[in-house]
Amino acid sequence: LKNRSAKRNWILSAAIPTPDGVFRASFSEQGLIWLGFPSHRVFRLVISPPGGNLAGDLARWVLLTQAALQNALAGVALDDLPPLDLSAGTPFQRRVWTALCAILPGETRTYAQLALAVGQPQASRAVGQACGANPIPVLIPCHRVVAAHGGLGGFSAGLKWKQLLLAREGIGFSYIERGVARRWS
DNA sequence: AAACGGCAAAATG
DNA sequence: CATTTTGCCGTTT
Repeated sequence: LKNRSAKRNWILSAAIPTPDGVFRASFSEQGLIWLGFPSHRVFRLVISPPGGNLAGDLARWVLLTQAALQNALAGVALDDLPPLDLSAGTPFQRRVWTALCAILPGETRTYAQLALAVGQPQASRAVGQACGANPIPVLIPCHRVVAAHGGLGGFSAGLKWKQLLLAREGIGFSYIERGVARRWS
């Protein structure tokens, strides 16, 4: 999420170790507000001290996030998630993100199908934009949205992540040649 | 008001 | 087949 309004509400940024690297999870008072792929950037851990009884919630949310992330990276369906704070999104974006959560592991939709699902059949391109703005990738499975002609489509964090995540769910794409990956299973 | 995308279908070679 | 053109729509600047 490029917008800084989401960051303003952060109270904790936590490291989430996984077999695929250390992800970063940021939490607001409402729950998980942002999830980032492993990178070399340096992060400060505590943004501001949690007040009230929030500390207990945060500790639980971090563990829930870690468990969910490991399941997702293994291509397994998610049982329970921490509360998700999607308040930074526009109404349209939130409709898209909600619709994404209905796509199960091993399934895919095209951007056009998702546009239809949110009641804007012509907005396939805007859907792609909303997918790119997904603040909680992997857990909100924007990687399961692919191009209508059989290609991978795009992915903000880089297509190799999209390819990997889909592969873990049994969906194979060939290496990316000339920008168009071919689906082989 | 204009430009910009994780798009898609049609047209073109 | 591959590449280009045209239409679309929410968001950003």
